[in-house]
Amino acid sequence: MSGYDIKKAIEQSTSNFWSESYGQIYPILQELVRQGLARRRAAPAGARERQLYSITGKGRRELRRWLAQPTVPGGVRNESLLKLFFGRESGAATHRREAERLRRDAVTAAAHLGELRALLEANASEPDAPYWLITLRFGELQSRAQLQWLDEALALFDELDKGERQRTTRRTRRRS
Amino acid sequence: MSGYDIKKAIEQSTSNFWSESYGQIYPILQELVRQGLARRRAAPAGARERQLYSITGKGRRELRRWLAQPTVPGGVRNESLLKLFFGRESGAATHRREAERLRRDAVTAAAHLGELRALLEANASEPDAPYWLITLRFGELQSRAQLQWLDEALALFDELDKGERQRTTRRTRRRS
DNA sequence: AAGACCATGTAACAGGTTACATGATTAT
DNA sequence: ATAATCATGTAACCTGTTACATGGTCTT
Repeated sequence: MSGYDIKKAIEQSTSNFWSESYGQIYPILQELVRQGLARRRAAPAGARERQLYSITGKGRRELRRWLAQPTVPGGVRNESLLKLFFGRESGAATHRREAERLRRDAVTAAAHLGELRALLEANASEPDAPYWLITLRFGELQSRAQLQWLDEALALFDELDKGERQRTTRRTRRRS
Repeated sequence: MSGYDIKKAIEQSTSNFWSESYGQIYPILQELVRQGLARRRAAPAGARERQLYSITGKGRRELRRWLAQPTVPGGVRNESLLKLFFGRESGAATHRREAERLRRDAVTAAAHLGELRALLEANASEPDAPYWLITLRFGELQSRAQLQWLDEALALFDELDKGERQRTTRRTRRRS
């Protein structure tokens, strides 16, 4: 594939657990060629400049070696949750709006997973299919958990907002 | 708090969605002081060198400003899933062992969330409690989804491994 | 006395994003 | 024509981890 194709393929099939930028892809492809892990050839026909890369035997051995290594869990970071942790500094209404936005995004993401499932099930005979499906399944379960949490969070913010409004109203009434 | 305390507090209360290393914490605290967002004083009594930091008015304003800004979602990266995506290159038995390891970690993490819930519920009167609880709730739902997925994955790997073994046996029988 | 933990910090490095630069081709 | 998309690449920058260095204190 070309660097461009790789980016598109990642976005299409693994977007729920992996992403890469061009700034990573192009230099890395060159490095892989330099190390003899990939080879590069110019696209045969066509007018546009296209550099097609393919894996070498050495590259595949290195891939297998890497795949066999257990993953060391890296640090987690969820900025939305960190902001919520200090949530009392803002108002509940602000959190509600933000949660609504996140919910819309989550619904869009869930729809994308649905499309991907249809696509994978149409190609169920593909020998890689079971592995692709189990990574997709992770996305589905995570997506479901995310949506449930957002609903609970929305309910909480409504509750908190009501409390805040009451306090404000009472204070106003007392003042007037 | 001191840099050391901050690290401990993060590990204890927000480990399911945030982490920091000393290499971040100490330089950033100095930078915050330089910008007038925090102030630093040496620990009053005691023999050990302790530098205590507290937020300034300016710092709190900056915190509020940051909290009000909507989060821009960064690129997702789950190395375990990426390895699974190319899972056919390895054997199903390898994935099974790895999944078992992940499951043990997930159970440990779930237990930690349970402790944290008990701690938070004991301090339910704390005005920040609702916000802390909703971030914890995220961890719980995510943890549950993770465990369910691992169970499904384990079942799949058993199935795939059975298939692989049968093919090997048949081939061996034919050869002998 | 040894080992664990408290406590602060720095330097080197790795990993990654964003913005920029360039130009061809295709669709409206 | 013009906008979108195809296609490749670089440079500057930011963020973050790991490993190292140092020394005090507490527990066994």
